[in-house]
Amino acid sequence: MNNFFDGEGEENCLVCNEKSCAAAVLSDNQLNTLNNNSRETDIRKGETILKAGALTSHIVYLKTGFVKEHVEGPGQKSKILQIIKKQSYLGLPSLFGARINHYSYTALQDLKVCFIDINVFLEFIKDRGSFAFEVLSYVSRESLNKDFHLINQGHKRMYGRFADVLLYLSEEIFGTTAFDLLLTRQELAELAGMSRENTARALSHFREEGILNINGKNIEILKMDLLKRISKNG
DNA sequence: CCATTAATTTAGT
DNA sequence: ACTAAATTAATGG
Repeated sequence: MNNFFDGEGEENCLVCNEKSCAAAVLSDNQLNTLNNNSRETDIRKGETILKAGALTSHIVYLKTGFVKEHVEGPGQKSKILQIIKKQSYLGLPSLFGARINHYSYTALQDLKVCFIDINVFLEFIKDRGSFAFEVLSYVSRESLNKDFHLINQGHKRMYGRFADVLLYLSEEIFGTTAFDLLLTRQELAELAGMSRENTARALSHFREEGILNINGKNIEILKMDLLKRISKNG
């Protein structure tokens, strides 16, 4: 209980075995600085980690688990921009811009994150080229990838869009042809940019065609070649 | 602590 | 929009 007031935990950045590519290039000295200016926390499924519109005081490192990056549209409407895998940073798109977060990040399962003081993060970027290089390459890769998906979504019809989302989840997020959706049907719709009804329709259509095997939240892609063809033809 | 029921959320049409 | 099913919270022993 000695740690209750000063918040000192057992975690230490120097011996962290879930380090980011960027943190891996830091010196022991810098890792110490990181350790003194960051804090690991458990986040529960459904909790919002960063909220769009709030002040950016921290950059968040996703140590384990999956997170959705989303924006709240007008009314109940929400748009999921991407799913983020472990060992990446949340909030980087807002690192330089204004003082506010542009996107919200919500946990799709129980997971661990580290809150890092944004000023310390910025110091590392200024002081260490290789750290900045890792961060920059991550940010630009993400940005291009997001654009790519949004552009595709813009000029494809329902089944093409939905095929895209399935391929995205399978190839880029989970890396397998069978996976447990961490998303509800509603969220799947928000990711695909279609209505909940059309999402359900597309799911059952693909199942009838023998392209998918659906068992609750578990989805297995049976005919990958056909799915790719549908994606390609829009 | 476990079991039952009530309430909220999710899925499918 | 509506109904059924499932998941989560509350209650009582």
